[in-house]
Amino acid sequence: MELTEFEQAVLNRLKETQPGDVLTYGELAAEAGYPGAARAVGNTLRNLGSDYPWWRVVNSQGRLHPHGSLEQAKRLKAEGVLVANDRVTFS
DNA sequence: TATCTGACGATAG
DNA sequence: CCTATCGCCAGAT
Repeated sequence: MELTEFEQAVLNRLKETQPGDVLTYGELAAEAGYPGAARAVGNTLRNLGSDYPWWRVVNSQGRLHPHGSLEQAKRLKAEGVLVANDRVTFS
């Protein structure tokens, strides 16, 4: 399975995330070189599966995604990120 | 080439 | 705080 340029760009940026980091889909898209492609980023993360730190990506409001929010909250907390009621608490 | 899809975002009600 | 819409983008059919 070959990754498209877009997917590689997203992946490349995602790999640089550190434990405790939290970025939004929009930011990831922009930092990957595809501003405005937040939605496409979400699709990409889903397609990539769970082989990458997808849990460090949340929506613009710090809300966890409507699928594995429990799993995501669990992983975030494990990295020291404050999470309350499916929401990341920014300091 | 035409449409549909969705781990998004911003706005309006 | 919630749902409804519209605009956006890349991928899949």
